[in-house]
Amino acid sequence: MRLSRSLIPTLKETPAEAQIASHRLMLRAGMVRQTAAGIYAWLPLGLRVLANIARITREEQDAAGAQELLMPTIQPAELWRESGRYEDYGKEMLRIRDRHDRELLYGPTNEEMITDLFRQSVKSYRELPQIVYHIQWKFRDEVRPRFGVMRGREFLMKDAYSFDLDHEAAVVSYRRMMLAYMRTFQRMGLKAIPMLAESGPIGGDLSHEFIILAPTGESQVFYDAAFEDIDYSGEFSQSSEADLERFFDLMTTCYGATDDKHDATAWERVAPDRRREGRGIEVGHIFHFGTKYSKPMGLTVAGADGRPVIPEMGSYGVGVSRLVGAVIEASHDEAGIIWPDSVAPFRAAILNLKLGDAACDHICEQLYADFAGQALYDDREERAGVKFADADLMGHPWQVVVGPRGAANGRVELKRRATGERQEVLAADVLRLI
RNA sequence: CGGGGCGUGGCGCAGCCUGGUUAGCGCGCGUGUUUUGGGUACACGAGGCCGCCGGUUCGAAUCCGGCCGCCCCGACCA
Repeated sequence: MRLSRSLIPTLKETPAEAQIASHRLMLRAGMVRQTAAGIYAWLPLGLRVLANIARITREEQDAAGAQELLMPTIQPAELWRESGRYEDYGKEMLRIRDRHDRELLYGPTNEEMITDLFRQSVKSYRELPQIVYHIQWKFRDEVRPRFGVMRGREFLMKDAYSFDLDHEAAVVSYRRMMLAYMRTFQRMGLKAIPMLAESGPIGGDLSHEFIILAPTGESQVFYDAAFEDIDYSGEFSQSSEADLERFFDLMTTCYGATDDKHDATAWERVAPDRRREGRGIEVGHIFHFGTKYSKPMGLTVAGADGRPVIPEMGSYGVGVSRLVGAVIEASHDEAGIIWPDSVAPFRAAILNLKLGDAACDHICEQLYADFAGQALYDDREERAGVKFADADLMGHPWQVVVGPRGAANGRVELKRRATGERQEVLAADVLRLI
């Protein structure tokens, strides 16, 4: 992408409404613009990050054996009357009427809809277990939206739903998702900790929320340092129930709690040198709720003996758009965002410090082509300082600085955003080095 | 939903209390010169229904009323 032709309106000053770091930086870096309270337009730079986060989430869902589908944002009120939640959900639910005066709603979640889909199509125990998910926009009419994209009314969420024949199988699905979640967050450069949670309006008897550590998080958290040493990547396999059980035990025996659920007695039992406190942001939540929806909505499948069985369900959410803010909260400095490589909108920014200089132009164009879409080329008629400042603000993992001094000898400067380290290298070596 | 605050060019703000020429400043934007590796300097210039509606007044950004929008604290939350 050429910056001179991009809708990436960076700001030198912070808009008055932005309080926390991620909101400020997302606005300043030109990632999003607010359209209404808690509703944002995602501009090109922000959208690329959102897409990366969705991609990683999707890859781990797929790896856990979940299947992707896509359900609508608008749902008929009728479905929610069946589960009893149309009345229960309250003012957070955005209710709409169409021209025929039929009652609709903008979905805050999809348990009813997926249960409806399953009862229409799944008839036999042989078809279970299944986990399906989608990544879709949701709307919850929060009383007080804030923190930019971290607490918007409209938000992008990955929600998965599991269907199992009995409780034991449902627990396996639950563990599967827990492993998928830990890997998902880890790949985004985040340290997440599963904490026992209330199940809230979704309902259920087993629930964990995933808290990532960030200095500006909303709640105080307490956890056992043992969490920091667990390796999620290779050691556990999604295809081994024994692995999943071992993983689950490991995750749930260590102490972890948010301040409102903090248990001082249990905390005392954690070895003093392993006690950790910090700030946290909730980025995911998983629930097992049995037959809370399948039963009232009449979802049954034929069991092996021909008799109907009511499947046990669970649901699993990841706040995709919230994660964009969360990653920034966890990774930024005075100058701007510091993207982890995995979610960065571009691998690198190419800074042409002297547009019109034959050597600079040539090297930049060559690099830009070689990066094949993975670089943002700052080809604006701007001073060097402006380009440096914007590159730092946007947080590209690498900056390739092309100035007339080095360019004459085919050399450029490579800067690593996270550490600030710079090295002078041959332009031809750049792609190999990063 | 309770409490507080704010709406003035794209952004940040002043002006309002004590109504009165063409509504200011910084940044940004355009043109030119200058500068040329960390938001350069100078000059000229473009850009504003002063959130909306109504009222008071000879006269309203300024006073009064209503409405709308946005932000902050709390309660709530992926």
